[in-house]
Amino acid sequence: MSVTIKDIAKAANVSYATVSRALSDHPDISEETKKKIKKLAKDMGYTPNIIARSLITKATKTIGLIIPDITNPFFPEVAQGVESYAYDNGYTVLLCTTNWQIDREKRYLKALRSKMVDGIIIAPAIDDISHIISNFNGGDTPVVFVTYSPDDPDCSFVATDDYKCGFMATEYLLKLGHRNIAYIGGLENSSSDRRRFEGYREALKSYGLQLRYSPMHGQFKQMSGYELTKELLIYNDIPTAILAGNDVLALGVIQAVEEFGLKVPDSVSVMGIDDISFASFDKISLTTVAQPKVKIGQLAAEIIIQKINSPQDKTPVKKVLEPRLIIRRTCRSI
Amino acid sequence: MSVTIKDIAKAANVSYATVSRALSDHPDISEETKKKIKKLAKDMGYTPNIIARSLITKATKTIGLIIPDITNPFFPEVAQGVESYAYDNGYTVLLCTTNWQIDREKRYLKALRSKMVDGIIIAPAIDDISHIISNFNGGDTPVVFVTYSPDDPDCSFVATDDYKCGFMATEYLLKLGHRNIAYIGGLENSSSDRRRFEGYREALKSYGLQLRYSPMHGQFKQMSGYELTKELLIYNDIPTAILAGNDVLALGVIQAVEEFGLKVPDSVSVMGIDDISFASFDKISLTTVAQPKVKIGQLAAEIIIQKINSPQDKTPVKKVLEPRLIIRRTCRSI
DNA sequence: CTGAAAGCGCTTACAG
DNA sequence: CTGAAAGCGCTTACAG
Repeated sequence: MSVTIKDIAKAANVSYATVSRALSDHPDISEETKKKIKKLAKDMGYTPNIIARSLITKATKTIGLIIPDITNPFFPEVAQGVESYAYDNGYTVLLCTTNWQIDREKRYLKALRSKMVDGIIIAPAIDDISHIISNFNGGDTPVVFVTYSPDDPDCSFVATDDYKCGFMATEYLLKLGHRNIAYIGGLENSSSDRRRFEGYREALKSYGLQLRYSPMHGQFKQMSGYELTKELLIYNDIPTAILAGNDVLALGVIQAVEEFGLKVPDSVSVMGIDDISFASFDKISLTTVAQPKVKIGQLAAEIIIQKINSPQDKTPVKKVLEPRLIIRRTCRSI
Repeated sequence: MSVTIKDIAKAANVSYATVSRALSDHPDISEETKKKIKKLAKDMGYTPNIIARSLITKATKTIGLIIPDITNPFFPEVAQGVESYAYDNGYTVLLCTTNWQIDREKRYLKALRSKMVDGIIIAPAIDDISHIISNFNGGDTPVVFVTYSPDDPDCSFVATDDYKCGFMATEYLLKLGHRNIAYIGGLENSSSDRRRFEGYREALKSYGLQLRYSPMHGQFKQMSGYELTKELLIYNDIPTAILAGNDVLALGVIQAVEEFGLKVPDSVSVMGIDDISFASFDKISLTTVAQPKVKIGQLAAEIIIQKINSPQDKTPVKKVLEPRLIIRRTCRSI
């Protein structure tokens, strides 16, 4: 068995309350005994049992982070932002992946609650977040949403302005002279996707244009972008430009367009949203709208820690970040 | 505060030992009271405090997974393999990222130990793993290495045959007629990299060839592959083929080669190792040697759970998986 | 089948 | 500055 506080107490010939105080740098303790005990602890290879401590202090110095898809490079970058800020502030982060499944999300939420994390950062799988809110009703455990802006005014979140992402991308395409612009979306019940689509529609409208293509939805996966685009190209007029709901989707769009015998950007311009690292790879050079991924994560971590430290303050903090247009080589003017 | 076993006991008018038994499906309890208590627990919104339970049972149903880089798509895929198998078997996985830093690795190791995970799966940042072994000396907590085969015969691990990866890749290049093949490596003190390099060297030798280029090392990052290749091209004869230590590196190699004014594969063939999902993207079509990424994760999870369940059995289990050559379009015969 | 009691490893008022 | 004692939420022999 591993060495406990009692073992040290015995070795040091003091009460184990004293050991506890020495180890946690309690003020009421003589420098001398403190030093002696610390040395002993080190020599005996003592590691505090955080679990036992948590039972009393109700703090675990742990943050739960739930993301839907570890396979889309977007989320790992957000996770890195969370992790680095949390780490620097003495927190450990528990990363859970739901694979876009609501039941997995529920189970992880429950597991995290059981493990008494101090706070939760979550990028929800779907639009409906009632199960998240109810899971933390009363709200002892603070939660902040990322990559998602809840309708509920009491929720804290940090997200990029999705509407603007869609608007900005479409506007760029319009300025390039495109008028037949299709939208290939991700999950149908994703609020991000819906807002991006709204931005797309409004941008068209501002140019006096109607929706020419009915919205297409699937998953936020390359394969889905590929299949949807195939379908689009077969059953419709060929658009001069396609806006994808995110970069991973855009990769699939490009694949499909080229397989169809069309060139990007010569015949069809393709645009993404997110700016995952691979988008900048020369062979791809995807024109896209960038989200400040790492910053989203850092801010979320900052907010959650602040909330953990002042539990009485329930005012929601909301951060809407600005997207940025990144012009590369998958779009051309016509 | 959240509802505890005592609250339920009071409501049900039984001792809280009975509640505990009812909830954990203990055999010695009447169906009737069990049902009543379970209903009550549900109605009152009870979640067991896993922390308190762990203190007694010494089991947390949690597996720690430590990886060096969440940003290289290779590791997320391994993580997915771990996660899905673990999840299906009732375990939660705590994912930690070390960013290739040894001190971060140490801290996470300690944190995980404090949190009393039942087992640890780790892809070590560097070759020297003495701090990992010493951290779990005595070995109450089983650990299995992934993506890495330790020299220590007592360690369990699952890894692809790195030597064969290097050999297979080089052999393919040789068969294509290449004789000037350079190697762009990752971290210098990575055992995977070293073994891949060994395979490369032996393959050359089997064709009666000497090393023409001195080994180059940096990090397992695209940027590193890019910089190393620039250096290679400036100070040496132009090789006809370059083998990269992994796919991410290979992406950087391609970038550098083309920026240098050379075509891939027309002037220089480029080969990777790993087969990350982006390698198959049509614009990239990277020829590479595939590792069974998800399977590595699944096997590791299977092994660790098995070890958790039979703590007396200390025999190490070692799995060496076979790589597979994936021919795409970045290599040509000359 | 059920209850009273001890205890997991720790922290923290309460005395002195 | 230090110790004795209670308690965090749970499980598990031990009785009955």
